[in-house]
Amino acid sequence: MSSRRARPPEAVVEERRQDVLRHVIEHGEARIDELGERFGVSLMTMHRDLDDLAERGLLRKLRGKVAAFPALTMEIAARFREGLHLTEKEALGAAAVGEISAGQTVFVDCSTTVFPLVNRMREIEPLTVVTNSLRVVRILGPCQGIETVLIGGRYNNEFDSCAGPDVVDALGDIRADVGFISATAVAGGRLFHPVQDYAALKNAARGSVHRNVLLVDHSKFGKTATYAHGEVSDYDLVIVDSRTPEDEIDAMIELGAAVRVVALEETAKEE
Amino acid sequence: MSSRRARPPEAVVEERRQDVLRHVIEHGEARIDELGERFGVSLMTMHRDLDDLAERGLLRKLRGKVAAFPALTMEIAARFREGLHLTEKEALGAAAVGEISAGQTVFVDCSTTVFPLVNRMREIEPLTVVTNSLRVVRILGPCQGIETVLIGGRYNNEFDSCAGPDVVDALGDIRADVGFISATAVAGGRLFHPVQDYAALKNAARGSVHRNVLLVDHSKFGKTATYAHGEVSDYDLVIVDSRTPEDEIDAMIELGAAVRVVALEETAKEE
DNA sequence: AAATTTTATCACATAATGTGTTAACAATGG
DNA sequence: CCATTGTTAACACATTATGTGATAAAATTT
Repeated sequence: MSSRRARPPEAVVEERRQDVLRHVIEHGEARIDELGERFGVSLMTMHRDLDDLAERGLLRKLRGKVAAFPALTMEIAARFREGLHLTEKEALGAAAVGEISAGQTVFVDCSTTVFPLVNRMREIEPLTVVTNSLRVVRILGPCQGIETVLIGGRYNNEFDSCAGPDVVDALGDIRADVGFISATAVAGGRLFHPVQDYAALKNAARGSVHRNVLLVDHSKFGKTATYAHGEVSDYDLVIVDSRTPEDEIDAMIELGAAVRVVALEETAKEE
Repeated sequence: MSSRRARPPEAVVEERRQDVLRHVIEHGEARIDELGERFGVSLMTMHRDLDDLAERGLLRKLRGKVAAFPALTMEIAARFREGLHLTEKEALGAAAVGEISAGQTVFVDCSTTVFPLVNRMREIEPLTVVTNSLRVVRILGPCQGIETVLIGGRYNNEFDSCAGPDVVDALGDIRADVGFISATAVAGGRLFHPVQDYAALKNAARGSVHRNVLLVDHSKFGKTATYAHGEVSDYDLVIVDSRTPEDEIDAMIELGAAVRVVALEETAKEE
């Protein structure tokens, strides 16, 4: 009466694996047999799921259990944040793309928040796009009317981008019309990032850009991380979504920032 | 009595598409119905093959026929060279990996010739790898013991790497122990590349590397391209495969180059 | 409008892949 | 050393994914 074996569409499988990953990250670690039970698959299948996740570098397989990597101050790798708050990020991207005019040089930060924006940029041409994100290059590289310039330096696998002193140096020689920068944590109008190199990078980038735009979705507010990189008033425009806490918006306005709140079309499912 | 429809394994499909592409490149252009007939598939299927190739940017679909892109002096994009002379490239890679010691800084050129070598480099650690190739970064980036440094600059989609003055500048600040460089054409010991930026890049790289190793498979010999970038004697070691023409090897030795010929295990199928 | 070429849709064949079971295999812990 | 526990390999199966050709509809050229 057991023995029900089927083959779910690969999207379903991927979703389950994401769920497993989320569960492991939330609990720090978990027993493999428990996971199999909880997600209603056989032990063997759970092994396969975990092997897959481990191969992607998202968790570690130990004996009998798996463990998440030590949380990088607040959140785990970009690869995981990928699918989160997509509605919000789409809305931010839609609003931000209006800041770009054809022919300009645009700087794009390395952050999952900006990818929807980058996708929309494919329509505009000509355009020169400067970025330290390999992901952005992969999206824009094949586009005809767009010249893509990659800021080189030490490659960071976690964020799929370059960072470090070389990047800061290279930014010194660059001037962009518009720059889109993100933050992983915002509290009281102050911006934070868990990795020093990236905090430094964002500071340097701001100096090389004429009009700075900050993109943050509501999930980033009320949190901090180890390294500060300026505050919202350092930017010419701050774009947030409509689920951003009132008091955080007030704090930003208090600091003299120009804040634009973009509405969300449909209510996004919360996590 | 016709109507035989099956579903060949995807490797077979890919191979046919490569063959179609090769045919189109050799002839410059071809009628679509003729191609379908020649390759023994229906018109519809040939359309699908060509759509796929066109989407990859390997040829252009016109009305009733397809055209190759204007041959970039000699050969078309890296994406096409991909699967060619794999046996030779594997052999070159196997020989070249011996030149690397743990702890060194290694420069790797952007060329399909070096990818088998790069795969083998994953075993060695620690290692610092400097490259202008995004493909190399994608391979080595996730490796634990390897620090990957990407030379940034203007991104070139055709070669999936960065080139241009920024790259040459950045190379000036770098010093590597060993460098693996390739050439797309060699004639009489002189090296050539169809794109000026890349010829300049190879020259600059050579200056930043202590021990220069040149990797060339036999298919590159007896050809030239627009831009020269030095000659074989500029390198400390030249590695070629055993199917390299005698007279070309003699010419290289004449110029004072240290040439190592690596044997091929199995006879590779010629094209 | 007529001819030609492209795309859409269908039905089908088969490859690719997730699944659970069983059993072999490896590793840990007394 | 054995007993226990965890992992991997090998199957058989179910189902999805995908290439294929025929036909017809749509688009383009002449």
